[in-house]
Amino acid sequence: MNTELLNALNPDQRKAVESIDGPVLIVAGPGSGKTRVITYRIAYLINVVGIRPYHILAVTFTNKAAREMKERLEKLAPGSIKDITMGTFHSICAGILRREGEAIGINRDFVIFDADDQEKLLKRAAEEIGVDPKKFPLKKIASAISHAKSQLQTPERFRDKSHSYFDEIVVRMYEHYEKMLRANNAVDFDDLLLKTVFLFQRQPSVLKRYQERYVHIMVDEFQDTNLVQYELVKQLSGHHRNIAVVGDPDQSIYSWRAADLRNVFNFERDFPDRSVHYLEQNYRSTDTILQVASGIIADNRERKEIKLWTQNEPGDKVCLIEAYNEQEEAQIVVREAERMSASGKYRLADMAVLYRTNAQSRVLEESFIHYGVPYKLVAGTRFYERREVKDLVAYFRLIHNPADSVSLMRIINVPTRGIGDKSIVDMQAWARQRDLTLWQALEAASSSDDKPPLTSRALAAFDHFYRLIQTLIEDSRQLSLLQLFGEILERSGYQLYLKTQPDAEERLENIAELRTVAEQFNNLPSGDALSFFLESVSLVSDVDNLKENEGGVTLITLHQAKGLEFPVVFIVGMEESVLPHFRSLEDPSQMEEERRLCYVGVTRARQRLYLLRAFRRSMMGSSKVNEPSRFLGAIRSDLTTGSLPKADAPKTQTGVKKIYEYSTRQAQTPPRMETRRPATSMAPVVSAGRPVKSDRPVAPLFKTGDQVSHPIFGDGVVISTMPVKNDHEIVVSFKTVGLKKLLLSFAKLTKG
DNA sequence: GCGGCGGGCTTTTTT
DNA sequence: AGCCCGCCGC
Repeated sequence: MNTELLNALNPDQRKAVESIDGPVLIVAGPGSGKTRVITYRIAYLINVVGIRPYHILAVTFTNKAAREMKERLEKLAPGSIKDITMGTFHSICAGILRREGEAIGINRDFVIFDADDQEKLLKRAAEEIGVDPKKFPLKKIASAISHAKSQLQTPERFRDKSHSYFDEIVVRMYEHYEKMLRANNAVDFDDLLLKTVFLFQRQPSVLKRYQERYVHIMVDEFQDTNLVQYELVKQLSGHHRNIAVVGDPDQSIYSWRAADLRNVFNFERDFPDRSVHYLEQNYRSTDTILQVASGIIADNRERKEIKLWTQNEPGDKVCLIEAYNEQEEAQIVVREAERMSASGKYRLADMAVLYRTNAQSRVLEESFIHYGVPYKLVAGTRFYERREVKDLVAYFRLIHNPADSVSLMRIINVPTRGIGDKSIVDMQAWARQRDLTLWQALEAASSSDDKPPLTSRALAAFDHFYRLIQTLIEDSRQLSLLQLFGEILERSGYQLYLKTQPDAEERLENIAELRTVAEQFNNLPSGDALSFFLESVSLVSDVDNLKENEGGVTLITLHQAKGLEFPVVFIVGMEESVLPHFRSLEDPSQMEEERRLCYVGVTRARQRLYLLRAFRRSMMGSSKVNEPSRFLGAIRSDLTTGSLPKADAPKTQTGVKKIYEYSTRQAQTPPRMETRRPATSMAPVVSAGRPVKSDRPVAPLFKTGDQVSHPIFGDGVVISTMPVKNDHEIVVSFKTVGLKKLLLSFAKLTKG
């Protein structure tokens, strides 16, 4: 392949691809072929300039973006992708720390603590240093610490800048929290970045190696990087200085996560010899949609003005709809989606519903379920946040890194094995006295004569747990990851325990799903397998698993929708207090971010855009009347229509029969309000790509005395039935396992 | 030590 | 309206 590949690009894109020497800033509007430029640039470097893939580093915003870019690249420069370094800042840094961390005292078996683990650690920190979480909410402290870390502030540096009483508390918590992380051999998300920067600062020889390796560096979504990430970019590009950053200040929407769009402006200051390229031609949206978007963003002050234009047709007008309340809003969305899918012009998978807060998804889901229209929810209950998944991952983490006391605490009594809070507190105190980790304390209590002051019964329980994990650790050295998976489920009694839970079936399915994730790592050497498995579990995001082109309508937050596109987009909740969010009403710079968020949403649409609002909406319990969003006021009225677009198909059908024709994946009861399944069963057809079965057969009603059969528990007799919410709770006496309480909608009970 | 129940509190967006 | 926490009884 040669320079022919450049013919697929427009002149601006081509210049951006060809300018490979020195620092480059590419300002790329939405839909301007940004990903295309980055991909072609890499292909150009490899195929034309002759750079070895090994010398290229590309940073993406999500793992999904990296995966897709690799797929495209494989076509342009076959065989190159295995040697390119490509991924998110977090995953790239995790790799560097895994390899080089020893140099700054980070053990290679470190685990990555997520927000949940972090909060547990902070809670313990608060207890230990006597901070009242009611006075100083842990979430606030966590966010303050995270912010400090994102600005390269160690506790010492933070202390110098702190002025308020709250800051002082944060300093004390921050210091203690850091100690605890170290004791747990753990790092948090911010640490992945921060520690890598520190590593490079303290070990110039290590930095030099990476600097020399990465001859060409590219960073996507640069407007959403924070200070630490920018510092990392500067460090890595310090030698060759071939650094290309791609971004659009108008799409910066993560300032609350300490992203700083000023990085884009500072880049020009810090690299005075940079070249700048603007990508302004939009290939994605109709002219109408683009003009709506431009009108909305024009009100912002802090921006780098770019003139978006397109050769695309004006297309349909943007549709503004006012519903009475959020239920009606959702109903309109679903029916309209259904209508368009029936017309044959669009598939359900071509459509997306975008919203400001996750809470808005619930009503939408209910509506999709009610009308039997397939949908997929991105996030909601994130797969890795489900209890059974977290529990099992905790076993893996503890086996990998016994110093991880958060994981230890999570599972020490799950399933229950007679270790209560009192014993744990005593054991912790004993460990602390001797300056041992909890695991070391268990080890000591089991093997030496120096035992903590506990009842022999409690000691036996601890000993039992200790030996369980010890056995599993030994297993982990010899067995494959999947074999280890099985051993954990068996030996810990977790599988048995799950089977006694009321929603056992769904949980076991999730465990099975986790197993398929583990399967992908099974061929690696056993030590690596566990380590990579855990890393991937920690660093995936919900969008990473989204398959836009299959299944039903996508339900997604505006933030998650960044970088995606859909032929048809519905944005719901176009109201003051929702979008813009009420937390942003007072602060002009936050208001600018809300406007950018709205802009991002609008520019996801290729052909059709619906902007919906509700006259009345229940928020935090009570019903509120909100004004239409100020962003609607920025739209020229000749670009919009106030009613549904003219039907391109008969639109009379709303009934049950029709719905079945469009439903490909959901075979459920005809929609009737009174048969709606309970909230817990509102499982999406596909949750971020991880299928969750939702087509359970409707169980016949049982009455007391009926002989029944259960796939796991076997035969039994119904003792009682009781209606709860939209479901029935049934108590069954099984021949083998005795009394069990079951939910009718979940248990696969059959007569006989 | 365990599990059930009631009360108070909270809700932005996430690698 | 949901979730977590703490209290209570077994």
